[in-house]
Amino acid sequence: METFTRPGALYEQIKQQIIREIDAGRLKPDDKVPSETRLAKEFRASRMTANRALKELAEDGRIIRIQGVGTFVARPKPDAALLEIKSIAREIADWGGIHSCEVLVLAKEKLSLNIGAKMGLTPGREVFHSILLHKDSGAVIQYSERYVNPGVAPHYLEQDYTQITPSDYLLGVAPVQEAEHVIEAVRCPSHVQKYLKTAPGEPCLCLTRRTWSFDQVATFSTMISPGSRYKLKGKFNRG
Amino acid sequence: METFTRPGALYEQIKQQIIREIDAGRLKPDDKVPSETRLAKEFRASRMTANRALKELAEDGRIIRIQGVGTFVARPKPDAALLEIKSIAREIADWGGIHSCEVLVLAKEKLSLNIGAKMGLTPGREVFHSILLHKDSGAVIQYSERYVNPGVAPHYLEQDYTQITPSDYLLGVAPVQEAEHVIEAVRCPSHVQKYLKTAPGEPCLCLTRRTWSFDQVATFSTMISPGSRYKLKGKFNRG
DNA sequence: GGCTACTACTTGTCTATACAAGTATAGATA
DNA sequence: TATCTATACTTGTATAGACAAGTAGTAGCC
Repeated sequence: METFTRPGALYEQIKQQIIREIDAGRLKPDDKVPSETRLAKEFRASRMTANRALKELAEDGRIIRIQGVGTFVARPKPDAALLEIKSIAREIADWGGIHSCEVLVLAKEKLSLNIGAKMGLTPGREVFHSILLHKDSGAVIQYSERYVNPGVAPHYLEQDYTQITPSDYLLGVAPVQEAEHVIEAVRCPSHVQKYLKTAPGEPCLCLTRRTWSFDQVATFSTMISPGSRYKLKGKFNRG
Repeated sequence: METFTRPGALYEQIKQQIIREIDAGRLKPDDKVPSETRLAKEFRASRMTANRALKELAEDGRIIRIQGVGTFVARPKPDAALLEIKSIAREIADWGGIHSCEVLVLAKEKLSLNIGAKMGLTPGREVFHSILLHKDSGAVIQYSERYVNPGVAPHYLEQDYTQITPSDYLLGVAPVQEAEHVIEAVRCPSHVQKYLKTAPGEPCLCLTRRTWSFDQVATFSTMISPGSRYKLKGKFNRG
C-alpha cells in the first residue's frame, strides 16, 4: 500500500521520469537505469532522494536492483495471472448481473465506524456501506458487502442497485488504478449463512477485493457464494 | 516483495520489536505506536531509521500512519496467518520463476483409463498422469494432479518436476491456445486430506484447468489447497 | 458560546555525509 | 595461463539536522 504521494515531491518526480522512460520504450527490459548518484546529480537532489525513488520502483516491481552492480529495468512480469484472477473475480462479482437475476438490497447506509483502518482512511471517517443479495431462480447465490470511500464515489448510496451493479457503477465514477483480490475457501460465516441457506460449515468461496483510486482506497468488498463453481473459459492471451 | 533484509540492520530490529509487541498483544489494534522520535531515542537511532521501520510496516499493512496525528496498530485481517501463498495464482499464470517451495512427486505414470472422456480423447487412449505435492516450510500447501495428452507433450513423463514446474514445461512444448479455469470451494477430498493434513471437511480451494492446443485438449489438471488465502495485488492496465 | 491564534507534537520530505558491502575490471603477480 | 589485488563503481544502511505540513488542544479574544 502506498502512502499519500505529494505530487510535487522530488523523489516522485524521479520515479515518474523513470516510469515514463520505461513506458515510452526508451528504457527497455534489462537496460541499465541511471545510478543513484547520477540521478541525484541530474535532479540536483541528494543521493537519498534518488535512493527512495529507485527503492520504491523496485518494490513496485518495475526495476531490479543488485548491490554492487546497478539497477535494471524489470522484465514485464507475465500478469496473465492478474488478468485471469480479475476475470474470475469479475465472473464472481457480476454473476447474475447479466442473467435475469433478482437483487435484494439489505443495507445502504453511511457509517462512521472503524472499518476505515482496512481502507486506510482516517479512523472515524465516514464510509458508505451496502449489503446485497443476489438471487437466481429463488435461491440466494451471493452475499456481497461493500465499503466505499465517499470521497471517491459521493453518490454511491443514491444508486438503484437492482438496476446497475455496484461494480459497474463504481467503475464508471472511479477509475480504478490498482486492485487486490483475495480468493479463499471459508466456512460460511454465521451472519451470511442465514441468507445463503447453506449447511453450517459449508465451504464457500470468498472473494475480497480492495481497489485504489487516486492513491486512496476506493472500495473494500467481500463477496461470498456457496461453494458452487465459477467457470471461466477463453483464449489465452499471453505476451 | 522485499529486498533482502540484512538481519542485523537497525531499522529491521525496530520493525521486529514492533511486530513482537503487536503479536504478543501488548500493542492492540488502534493502539498508538511510539512516534518516530521516541523510537529513535529508544534505539539510539536517527529519526530516519525509525522512519524507515515504520514506513515499511505501514506498507505491510501492520500499522497505519496519519500525518500530524501518529501511528496506530492496524486492525488484523480476517486471516491472521498472512502466509500470502501465491501458488494458485502462480499456477494460473505459470509464474515459473523462483519457488522457495519443495516439490514432492507422488506419481508419474502412463494410464489408459477412461479419464480420456473428460479430455475429449478417444476412450481407452493412453494418458500421462502426475501427482505433485508442493511444500512450503514443511507444510503441504498444494496437491496437484494432472492428466496430459501424450500427443501434445510426448516427453511429459521424462521431466524432473522438482526442477521445472509442469506448467512451465507444458507451456514450452505446447502453445496453449485456450484455457478454462474452474474455481470452487470444496470440502477437502479424503484422498487429498491425508497429504494436506487438514481437518475433515475443511474448506479447500480447488482449481480445475483444461487447456487446449491445436484443437486438442492438452491438459486437465486439478489443484487443491487448504483454504488459506491466495492474494494477488497489482496495477490495472498501466501499460 | 463561538472564534482565532498559538503551541506542541506528529509525520512527510530533503540534504550532505559517511561507511559497509557487493561486483566487475584492469593490472600485476606467480 | 591462472590467480591474486587494487580500484572504481554500485547499492545498502545510517546519521544529524532542517523545514514543511497536518492535527489537536489550549488560551485568549470578541
